[in-house]
Amino acid sequence: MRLTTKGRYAVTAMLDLALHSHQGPTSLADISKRQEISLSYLEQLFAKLRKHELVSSVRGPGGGYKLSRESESIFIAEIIDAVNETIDATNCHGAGNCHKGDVCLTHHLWSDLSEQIHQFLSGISLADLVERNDIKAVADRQDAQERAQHEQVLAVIN
Amino acid sequence: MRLTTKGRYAVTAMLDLALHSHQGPTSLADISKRQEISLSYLEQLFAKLRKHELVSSVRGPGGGYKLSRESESIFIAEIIDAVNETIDATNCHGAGNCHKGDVCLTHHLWSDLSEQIHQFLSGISLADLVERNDIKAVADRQDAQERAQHEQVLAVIN
DNA sequence: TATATATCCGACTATTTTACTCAGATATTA
DNA sequence: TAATATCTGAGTAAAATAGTCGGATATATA
Repeated sequence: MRLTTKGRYAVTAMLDLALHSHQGPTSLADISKRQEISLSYLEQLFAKLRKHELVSSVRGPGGGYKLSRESESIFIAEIIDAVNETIDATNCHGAGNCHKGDVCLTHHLWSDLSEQIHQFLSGISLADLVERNDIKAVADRQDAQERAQHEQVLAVIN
Repeated sequence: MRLTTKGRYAVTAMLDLALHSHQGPTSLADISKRQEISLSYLEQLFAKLRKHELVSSVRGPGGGYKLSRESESIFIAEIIDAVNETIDATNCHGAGNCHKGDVCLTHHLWSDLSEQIHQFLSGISLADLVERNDIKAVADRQDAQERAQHEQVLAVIN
């Protein structure tokens, strides 16, 4: 099982999308700036998210990505599944042939753990995260930073 | 967060130790044969397990490793912690400085997930696993295989 | 219709981690 | 003293991660 930057980036980007969903499609360039994730890397991740029909794209100026469903019915487990192969903790990916063609000594333990993690992460939707106060606070801070940067750019130009 | 072969090997080896604890210290060579884990790799893992005082060693012939505590008070989370750095799912390892010196958008989610996994894995002791019927069945099968192999060796010698 | 903006796509690469191997030192029992 | 084991450190192949780079394609707008 893996939970690395890749899965975290994907969830972060999807949450950023959910937070800004009211203002039309969001470009990866915007997400890249706000969340400090390389644009090219985001493109790779969104190719996978699009294949799994979690987002849809609008090409051209003013375009970007939007959630392909309402945020209430997009669950964290789906996002991680889309970019990482799986959140399965067993070595045999559930096949049960991990030791000489049969289950290994600890197969059932990892199987239980996988179930536990999967239940936890598929019980949380993007909408749930958007509603959380601790996350709202972080989002507000990030938006304020973005506006401040924008004003600085304007000041330099004028 | 990672849960790969390394952590699984460590738990499997510790469980093997618990299952054979009544017959004195168990050599890594025995575990290597039963669980099909490379001896040299086991040596590396047990160096860490020993540093974390989960096992103690007896050198010389007839020696091997034994649990340094009773199996009731050795928990799976400890074993994984000992060989993997951590089972923390956050990028900042709990420090809260994952985004421009502050917490990132999804910090609290990963923090909650880590807590969830940690609670699950520290609620399970080696003794719990030894008592599980599905695991007993696997252990019995492995012991039977070992005896059969042993008899084959004897037959070849004689 | 030109231009800028954005998604799309594939190939390539540096770094890190995993999962080992190997050589040998050290301790202990018989 | 010989065999058995733990110990230790260094090295290494393969895989995954975390990107970069160059360019093609679609589309809104001036």
